[in-house]
Amino acid sequence: MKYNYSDIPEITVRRLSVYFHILKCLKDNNVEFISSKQLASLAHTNAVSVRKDFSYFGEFGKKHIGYNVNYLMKSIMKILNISKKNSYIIVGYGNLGTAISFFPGFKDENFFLKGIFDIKEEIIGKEPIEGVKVMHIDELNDFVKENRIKFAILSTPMNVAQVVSEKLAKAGIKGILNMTGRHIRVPEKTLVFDINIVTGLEWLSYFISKKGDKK
Amino acid sequence: MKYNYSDIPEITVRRLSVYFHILKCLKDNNVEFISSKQLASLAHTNAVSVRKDFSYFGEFGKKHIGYNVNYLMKSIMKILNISKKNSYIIVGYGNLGTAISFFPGFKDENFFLKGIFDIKEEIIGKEPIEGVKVMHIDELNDFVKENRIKFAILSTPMNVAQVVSEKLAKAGIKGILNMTGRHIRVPEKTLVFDINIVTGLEWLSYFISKKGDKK
DNA sequence: ATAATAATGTGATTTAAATAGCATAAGGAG
DNA sequence: CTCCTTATGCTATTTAAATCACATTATTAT
Repeated sequence: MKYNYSDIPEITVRRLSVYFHILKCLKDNNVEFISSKQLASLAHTNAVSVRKDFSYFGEFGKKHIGYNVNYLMKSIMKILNISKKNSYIIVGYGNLGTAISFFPGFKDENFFLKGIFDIKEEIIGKEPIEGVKVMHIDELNDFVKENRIKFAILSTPMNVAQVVSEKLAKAGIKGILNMTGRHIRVPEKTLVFDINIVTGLEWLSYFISKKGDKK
Repeated sequence: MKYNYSDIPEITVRRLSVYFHILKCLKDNNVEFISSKQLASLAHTNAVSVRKDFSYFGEFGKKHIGYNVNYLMKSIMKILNISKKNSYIIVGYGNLGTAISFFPGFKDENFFLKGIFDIKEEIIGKEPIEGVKVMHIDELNDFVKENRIKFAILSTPMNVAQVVSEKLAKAGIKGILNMTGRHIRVPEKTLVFDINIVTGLEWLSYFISKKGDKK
């Protein structure tokens, strides 16, 4: 069946990402085929949901067999628009920025780090990753425009999160992955995805306290 | 109205966390009162949704006035069960573990770091944070049991994520915040919250590519 | 060759979440 | 003091998501 973009639930897109990371793991373990049932069990959902999620985008499975891991991964990459190379920058190169710059997993998904920005004079000009230099934030605007950078990972201290995100929006960044833990406001044209580490513990805390309560 | 735990949507709990972090920011800016409408606008949702979310847990607002920021924060902390001190450990002390150990924001929410675990001999015994030592992973089981640690943040390399998470579950950890980017399987009694940094870029990539498509 | 089995994909149905609409209350204006 | 405005919280309705039920098909067993 043919769906419009707007028919596709956002939660389906989020789940695609979960499936994808599970598939990566399966591929590393040389698994060739997987059924919706097995995938559902790994993703803590159910088989129908898995099949429905894929069905928004096409038919990727074979009856009686299930899904070819490799083909399904490629299909998800197309859907998420990560089958071609994408460039990103890291803004704020403290502990968190450093950790992200060395995090494996970006490259397999065609995200390539193109620049690092900070204001600490002692690190500017260094090249912590081969081919990627630390630049002063004043150079951000020109760099983003010249290199047509779409994505920025924001890992500055909280107190400057807002001003820096405004600079990013102004420079033409399309999507900000906000790791600062501080809520930021940017013009609507700039998308923001928030990752707040503390939120994880809050969520665990709630559900652990509620376990055992009557269902 | 009175609700059962099971009547409360999980997404409401997630949003509580979002509201809470916005409220923290408002408090820093000395805002005393906020309406559901204003809060909704900051949280990218709508006023009815905000009020409904709170209504599952009680009545926190005043008609014509809105919500007292301080009181609402305290109420959310009670709901999330973070109004009393909680202990957590970090397992895997590379770049990411280090970044997390210095991340501000845990303490305000009563999460206190009690121990760090790794296997690299050269860092074991060190005390990167005052009062918090790096221990060998072989000491994890006893430490968790003796100190009744509920939460662990997993920041090891991907290839050991599975074995280490099994150790955590066995030691009696109630909730794992999995930052490894690798999917882990643990017994049902142990809760897992996954934070995968790459997922953020995938999500942004999808929605940026779909912008402009017919709605 | 035929039957049994295991899987996908999808229209129909059910359930859950979001939204609308309204009663109510607090405060301020006249 | 009464009316108007603003905002909460709750019930009713609508919309969206999850699940059910089944037709279909590929593979294996007899």
